[in-house]
This record gives sequence, C-alpha cells and structure tokens, in this order.
Amino acid sequence: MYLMQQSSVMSKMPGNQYVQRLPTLGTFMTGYWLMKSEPHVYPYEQLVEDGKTHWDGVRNYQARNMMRDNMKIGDYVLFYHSNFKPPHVAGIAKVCREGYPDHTAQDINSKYYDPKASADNPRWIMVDIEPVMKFDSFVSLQEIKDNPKCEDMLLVKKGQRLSIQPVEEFHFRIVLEMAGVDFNQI
DNA sequence: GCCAACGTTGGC
DNA sequence: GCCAACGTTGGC
Repeated sequence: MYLMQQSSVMSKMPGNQYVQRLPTLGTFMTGYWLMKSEPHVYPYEQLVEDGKTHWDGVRNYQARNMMRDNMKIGDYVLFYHSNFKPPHVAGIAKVCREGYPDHTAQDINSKYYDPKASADNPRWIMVDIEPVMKFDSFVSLQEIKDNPKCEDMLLVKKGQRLSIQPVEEFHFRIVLEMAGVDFNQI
C-alpha cells in the first residue's frame, strides 16, 4: 500500500534530467555509496549512539534521485566527514530503509523546510542508515587522492560536490584496504 | 575566510 | 527557455 502511494507520488516529480548528467550512474548497480556529513553536525559516532538515523535535509535533486531510485536495503555506505581537517572517510554504514518522504520538508520549524513540499508531493526523500563499522584509523581525502587506484572515484573529481555519490565496488574495497579492514569481515 | 564550481531562482 | 544574480558546498 505504502509503496503504491509512494510511486504514484514520485512519478510526478521532475528532475530525471540530472541522472543523465552522471553517465557513469548506470554502471553502479553494486550497491555501494558515499555519504557526506559534517562531523560538527552529525558525526559517525552519533550514528553509532543512535543505532540508526534518517538522512534528512538533502536538498539536491541528483542526490534525492539516488535515494529515491537506487539505494537499496543492505547497500554499503562510506561515511564521509566533510568540512573537517582533514576531510576523511570515518567508517562504514549500510542502508536499512529505502527512500521515503523527508518529513522535515513539511516542518515549518525545520531549517530544511520547503514551502513547495506537501503531503501530496513530499518533494524530498530520505533513506535510513545504520552503522556497520568505525574505522580504527580513518582514511583521509588526501590518502584517497594519493592512491592511483582511486583516481576515477567521483570523490576526487574536480567540482564534484554531491553529498551522496555512487561508489564502485572496486573503490569501496580499496578504501577498506586503506583503512586496514578486511572486506570479508564486514 | 577565500573562492571555484556548482545548482537554483526568477525576470524577461 | 535563456541567463544573470544569488546561494551553497567544501577543500584549502
């Protein structure tokens, strides 16, 4: 029932043109992502404390579309701390609930309030994630930039600001390797 | 704090 | 539907 409701609402939404602008998206079917959070707003440690969280406040169509259409339960997430010195991947999370309306868009008291959002057209979408593993030693953006195996990662592409990005399994494995984590133990 | 590189808005 | 102006992101 809920899914039917959601799909009928979502089909009205604009924004599919953004997917076209990420030509690589179609090749990312493996279910690995990177999500950015500013640690002074919501650090990985808070996710551990909370047990899980809903990823509210995303107000970018491209990122929304990925949460709406592509992120599936069980997908792994590199939890990235942006606006921190140094910026880094702090650990791994995974998707535990697929896309559903971001209620903060309809909350007039929220800083994420969007007057164009309504019950009929929620406009913004979120997923839930839960912690999997905090890295003992984080993997800095510089380390990723310095690793030739990561040169094709969206994260290190010039002008790439998306707060949610698809990650290839290969790169996911490389980042784990840099963190000293065995892929088979997660 | 700077600023490049975006993305969004709204007048026309 | 163009595009200038404005707002945001996020590394440095």
